[in-house]
Amino acid sequence: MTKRIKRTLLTTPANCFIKVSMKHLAQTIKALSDPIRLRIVLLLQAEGELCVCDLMAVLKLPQSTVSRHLAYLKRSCWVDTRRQGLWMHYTLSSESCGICRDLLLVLKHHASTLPEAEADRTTLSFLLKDKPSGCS
Amino acid sequence: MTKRIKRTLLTTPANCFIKVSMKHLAQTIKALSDPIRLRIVLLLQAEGELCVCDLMAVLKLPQSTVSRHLAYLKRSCWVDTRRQGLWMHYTLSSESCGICRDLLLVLKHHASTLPEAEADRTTLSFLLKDKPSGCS
DNA sequence: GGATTATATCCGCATTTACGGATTTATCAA
DNA sequence: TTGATAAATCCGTAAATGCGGATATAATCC
Repeated sequence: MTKRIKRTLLTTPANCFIKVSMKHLAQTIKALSDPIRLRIVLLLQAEGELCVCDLMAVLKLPQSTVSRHLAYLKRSCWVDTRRQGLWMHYTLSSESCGICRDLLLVLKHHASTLPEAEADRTTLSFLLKDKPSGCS
Repeated sequence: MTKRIKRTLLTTPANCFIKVSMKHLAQTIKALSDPIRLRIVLLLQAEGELCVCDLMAVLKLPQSTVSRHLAYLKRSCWVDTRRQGLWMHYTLSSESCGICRDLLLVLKHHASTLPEAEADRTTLSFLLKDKPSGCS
């Protein structure tokens, strides 16, 4: 019999609002310590709400990769989701805990002017302009 | 012949003051995304300057582990070092870049009241009280 | 030089993590 | 019910990371 590999990545519950331990806090910060997730967070900060397909198009990454990173952000209390038919819309978590809010402010101040962040926003604006209606 | 494994952990240069890319920024944040390194940063924030042996005593971790985490923080521009004889003293980087400074403020505000952080400070104060002179 | 002490680095090993194609699930419309 | 589409999850594999004893380096004193 094959041993079932324990995969906590997509199974552990979100720990929003409970940053009572160093371990939880480190986990929250770790969610931001990846270039792709940083780009996602900055795009959400700039645009407000995006669906997975928009992010796939801007980031130019396969769907499973984008979805996995979004799941990571959700588990870490960074984003909320809203389903509208087939589309799942992601936003920065509006009721995030204090430390998340403050970290986001720091990002906005220091990271949103990075060339890659600006390029992503440009790509996104072209994308949304050409889009008939669909999601978003 | 054994293939030499590439280890970038202790060989890549520090990237202080140059947070020009998402990758660099993610690396900087990643340095904080570990409970041990968080504890170290908070201890340095509270105490100002500490040597490796102090941190070993407070964290109750082997010397190589503490040294490795400190090297990680140094490479990521979080700490500076000052050698005094045999002792190497670590401080939070005084000329750290803007984003590091702001992230530290957020930590001070939200993390320094965590039970583990307070316990570490207590342990440290007992340690420093009993110490004849030596380092620190 | 040789001994001692504090720290840095090495290195094998175990664990964790990331990737992305394949599959499953969810939703809607005909 | 079937087909189509968007997204979530699975899972094998590859790569990255963390650990800590062992070893190397650096500084000091005799």
